[in-house]
Formats: sequence, structure tokens, C-alpha cells
Amino acid sequence: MKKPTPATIEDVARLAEVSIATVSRAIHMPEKVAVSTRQKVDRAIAVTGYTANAMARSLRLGRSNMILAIAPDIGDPNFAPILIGLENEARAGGYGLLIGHTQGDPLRGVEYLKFLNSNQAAGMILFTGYVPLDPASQTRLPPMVAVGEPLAQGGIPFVGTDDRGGARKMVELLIAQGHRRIAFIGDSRERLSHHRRRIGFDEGLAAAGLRDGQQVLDSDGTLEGGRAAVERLFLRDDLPTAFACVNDQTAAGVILSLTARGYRIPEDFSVTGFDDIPQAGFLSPALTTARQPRTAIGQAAMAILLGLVEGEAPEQAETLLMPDLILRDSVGARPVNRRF
Amino acid sequence: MKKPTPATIEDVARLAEVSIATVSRAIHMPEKVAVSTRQKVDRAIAVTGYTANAMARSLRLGRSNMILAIAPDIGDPNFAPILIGLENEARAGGYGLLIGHTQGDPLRGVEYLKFLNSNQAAGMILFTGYVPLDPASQTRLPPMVAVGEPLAQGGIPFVGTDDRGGARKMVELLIAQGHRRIAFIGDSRERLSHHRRRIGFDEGLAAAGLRDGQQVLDSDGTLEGGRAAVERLFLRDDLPTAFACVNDQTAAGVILSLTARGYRIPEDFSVTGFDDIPQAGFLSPALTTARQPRTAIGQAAMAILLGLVEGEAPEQAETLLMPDLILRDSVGARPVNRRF
DNA sequence: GAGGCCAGTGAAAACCTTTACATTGATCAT
DNA sequence: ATGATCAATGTAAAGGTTTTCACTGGCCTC
Repeated sequence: MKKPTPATIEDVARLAEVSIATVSRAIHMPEKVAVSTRQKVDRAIAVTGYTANAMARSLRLGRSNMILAIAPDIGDPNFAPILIGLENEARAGGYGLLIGHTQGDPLRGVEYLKFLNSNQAAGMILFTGYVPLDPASQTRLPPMVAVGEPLAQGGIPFVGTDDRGGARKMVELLIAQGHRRIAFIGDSRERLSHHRRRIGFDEGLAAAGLRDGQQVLDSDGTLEGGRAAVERLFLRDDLPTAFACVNDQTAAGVILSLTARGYRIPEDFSVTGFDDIPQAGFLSPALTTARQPRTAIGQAAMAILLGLVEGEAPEQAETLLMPDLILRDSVGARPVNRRF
Repeated sequence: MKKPTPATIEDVARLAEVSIATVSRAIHMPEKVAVSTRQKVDRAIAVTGYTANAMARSLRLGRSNMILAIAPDIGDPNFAPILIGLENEARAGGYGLLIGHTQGDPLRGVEYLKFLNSNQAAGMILFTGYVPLDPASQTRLPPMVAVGEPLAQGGIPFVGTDDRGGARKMVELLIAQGHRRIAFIGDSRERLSHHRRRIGFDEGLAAAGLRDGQQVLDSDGTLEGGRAAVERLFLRDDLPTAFACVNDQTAAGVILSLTARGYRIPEDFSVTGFDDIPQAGFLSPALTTARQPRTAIGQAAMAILLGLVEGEAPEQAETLLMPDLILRDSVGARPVNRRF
């Protein structure tokens, strides 16, 4: 009872005693075929266990049902939940999700374009913050959506966290706790998302009339960078009471540095992060942070991309989802009597 | 200068003034074609920017260049590094990696089979520990390799951590630190990998002649399970000096429970984990654990699968990679004077 | 010098699907 | 009664590749 080769549409047609065209129609445009015929076809499909050969289908249609997602690092803790959102939405739309990672190497990005060139992917999700396109090749762009980090190139829809709004909410939380001098750790010209968090920080302080209470330190978004920033700050004389960090890694560095100097958090200083990476809850103290709505971001991005693939006009340039504040133990009231 | 449609093999043939058969041969069997012709073809390919249409190719060959990886949960911290290994190896072999997740739902697993049925995937990597095959359908199995959790069904190659060996090394570490009464937290009949860790634990103790110093508690591998196990243990009167946990989550639960009771780690008790999840280094104390060689596992699994896909006979049933012991702060010498 | 072999190449089939176009027979309006 | 319309179905082309088979001409062997 083995079937060495899977059933083709022709097998179904033969069994149902109709032509292959009718079988195809019974499947794709059921209303165009007589009820009795449809039933015969359905039965034949059930008997043969027929599944359309996706290759033949894609070849004929000139379009595949795969979406390619390219990330610089699929090990990034932010990546997995977004992936879930992408995958869920893709599957719901009948698409498969193909993944590639560039390990930060632009050349590797170009390598993946063969999937698009060879019609193996209908569209592309970009995590990289740049378009891996050979600028020389003048072939028209495939449908693309950027996630996480907006693209320098214009015209490509972006889905991500509302960095500005989230940072602002975070600052407001600190202000509500009585803090007046707050440092922002991790401004960056390179990463737009980080810069936007800085903007939100500014706005929050300005709205509370605390514009002169701010201190901004550049940092590269790593734990080490956070640590270094604190050290730099201690060289000056006026310390903040709270540190708003551009991301959780930076916050971890800040906490480590502060703890190493013998300070207690949140009694002596408050520290906030951004992202809510898996480790955030395991830091001591557990980190108060803004959780990116990652699964939702993935879902939204894929929905937009599938729309593009199927020919809809792109809606808005940016879709920003507001992060949730996760209140843990690293934020406390402003210390009333600073011992230092 | 826009190319609305990508170049086909025919465009190349026309430009090189040869037949399409010759072009195909020049690409796939260069030695069968005259040098001069080959050069003409190469030039034409360069000019047109030709890339073979993968759909047509797969259709003709009856085999795609995609590998499907199915995991119960792609958010699992263990998953990402394995994915990197899989992807690297797949790309090196000219294959793409397609991913799907079942969210623990066997039905969802079956859903992905359409990719195989429809020839969209040439083989399958299974993380689930079970085969998502409709037992009714008698179609022959596609090439498959299991990762992480061995499969109940026989005949499917498995690549994973040497759980037994790793657990044994871990026990030996504890014994070297002077521990004589050691508890294993997290035996399980359901998860073979967990059971194997238990076996390695037994072996290590037996080899040191400490067979009667062992205590084994069932636990489900969650943080909560670890916590509960400790509570159960405290109902008895003889406590171990060290806890060898089946995985890091369990160890986290044990640490939490012990800490909540006012004990210090590693002064009062030593605790070890297994896996080295990202949070492991952030627990306090930082967890000593066995790191799964995840990227290597992914790479090995994909290499075997690609061999299978291309018709090689499967080598060995199991490929086990030894984990590395990561020494952090949760293990110390056996307390000499127990205060309790 | 004739026959055989071989390298190099081309023509055409096959892979399986979708769909434009053609065909059939029935129904309807005149 | 006849022509037009329409629903239902079939025929065949197209999509791009790989590969079998056949053909050509040159070279070698005897």
C-alpha cells in the first residue's frame, strides 16, 4: 500500500473522471463548478491524499509562499518572540517563514538575496537596519518590511516599539517617584531606536519642567558600556538619583558598577532599563523596565508584508507599538537624605 | 535599465549563442563542455545576472533545497543557538532553513507536513521529541533528524548533548568538593534526556562508592518543580549537602527555596544546574552548570540531515556531544560543621 | 581508407500546475 | 424556431529547468 510518488492532480482527475482543469477549479474556484462534480473531486482528493505540488504551483504563479526574515543575530533575546509573531501570522496566511542571519556581515545579507532572485521568497523582513541590496543591481525592490530598527532608506514600512513614548513613560515614572536629577545612559547617533529613547527622555523631563535636571551620556548599549558610563559620571561631582538606561544590558552594567561601589539599589539610586530581556527579572535587584511588545510587533510586521506581497498599497510608513512598563525592584523613591 | 522579469536560462543561451542545454551543462557539469563555450556562457551569465529559478529547478528535480525545522517553542532559550548551528550548516550546503513551531500542539505539527508533502522541504529537523506523522498515512518517511530530545520511534538519527556524561562530570565535581550526600532533583520518565542525566548521576556516585549517599526526587523541570522538591526534602530529616538539578530552571527553584529558608549558597549548600540558559549567570549566586554545545549540535544535526537528503545511509543512531562544565559561584566545598 | 569511438552540442520531453480559450449543451428571449 | 447567452467542462499552452537521446564531426586504429 505504499505510494512511491505522491498523487498528482492528474491522478485525482482520472479517479474523479474529469479533466485536470476541473480539479484545479474545484479547488480554487469552487463556485465555478457543478456541485455534483465538486463532490466527485473532493472524494477523489480524499482517496488519493492529494496535495498540490507547491513547486509547480509557484512556478506557474511566479510567486512563492515563503517569506524570508533576515536578522543580524538570531541569538538575540529580542529576536525569538518577534519570530513567534512573524511565524504565527505567516502560517495563518498560508506562508512559510525562512530565516537567515548575517552575523553583522553585510556580505552575508546579499547572499540571501538569491532566495528572492530565484523566486523562492515572496518578501522579506529585515531586522538589520539596512537593506542588503547590491546598489549596483537595478532590479526592483521586493516587498520588504523593517522590524526593530528603522531603515535609512525611505519607502520601506517599519514596525517597532514606540521608543519615544516608552522612554517618556519611564521618565514619568521616575519623576512620580520624586526624582529630579535623572541621567540617561546610552545615547547613540548610530542606532535610531536608541536615539528615539533619548528624545522621549528629553520630552518627559521637559514636560515636568526639569530640563536642567538631565544628564545624557553616550554609551554603546552593552553591559560594559553601561559600566563605563557610570564610572565617567562619578568623576564629576553632581550625581543623579536615577539612571534611565537605553536598554537592559546597559542597565545591568550600571547596576553592577553601582553595586561594586557599595551602593544599594533602589535605596541609593533608581535604575531603569528598556526591552525586558529574559535576564531582566533575574538581576538583583530585579530590573524595572519597558517590555517591548515583541510578538505583536512580529505579527504586525508580517501582516503588513503579506499585504504588500499580495499587492496592497503600503499604509503608513511607521507602525509603533507602545511598550508596557514592567515594575520590579530597581526603582524606588528619591532618597531623602543622601549620605554622599 | 530596469529588468521587469529576471533573466532565464534562455536569455543566457541566446546571448551566448548556444542551446539552453549547454548552458545548464556549463553550470552543473562544466567538464562536459568545451572551454571556449564555457567562457561564453560564463560571460553571458555575468551580463544577464542570471540566477536559476529555484521553483523550476525543484519541480524538475523533485526535490527542494529547504529544510524544515519544527520546534515546540522557538522562544525556548535553548533553541536559538541550535538554530544558528542549523542555519550555518544549511547555508553552507546551499539549503535554506524553514521554521515552524507547534506550541506543544501535536496538531500543529501535522500542519507543517504540507511543506514536505508539497515538496517544499527536503527534510526535517525535529525538536519535539515526537514524530508529527499521521499514523494512518502510510507514505514513507522523509529524511529526519531529531535534536535535543530523542525520538520514541526508532530509526531516526538523534543529535544531542551527552546528558549522561555531563551529569556524571557534574557529580564528580561535587564529589571532588567533598560532598558525600547529594540529591538529584528532577528525575522524569517522560523526558528521556532528563532520565539520562539521572543515570549519569547514579554512575558518578556509584563509581565513587557513594551509592547510598544519593537521594532522587522527581520533578517536572520547572522552577516551581525545583522549589517544591526542596520543600518535600525538608520534610525528611536527612538533608544532602549538594543539589544536582536536572536543569537550570529547576536549580533556580532550588536556590530560591533555599535562600528563602535563610540558607546561604554555596556555604550551606551547593547547587548545580544543567543547560546553561542565559539567565544562569544572573542568578545569585551565579549558577554552576553544564553548558550544552548547542551551536555544534545544530551543525552536526544539519550535516547528518543533508547527508540523508542526498542519499547517504544514516551513520550512527545517536551523536552525543559532551557539555562543558561552567564553573560559577553556586558550588563550594562541603560545609564542615553543619549548623543544622 | 574505412569503421568505430568520443567529445561537444542541440532538440525535445518531463516535472505539475493554472488559466486563457474553445467547446458543448441547455435555457431564454424574441 | 432560431439566435443569443450562459454555465460547465475540456484542451492546450506556459512557466524554467534538467536530462535523455540523437546528431555531428574529428580522431584513432587497423
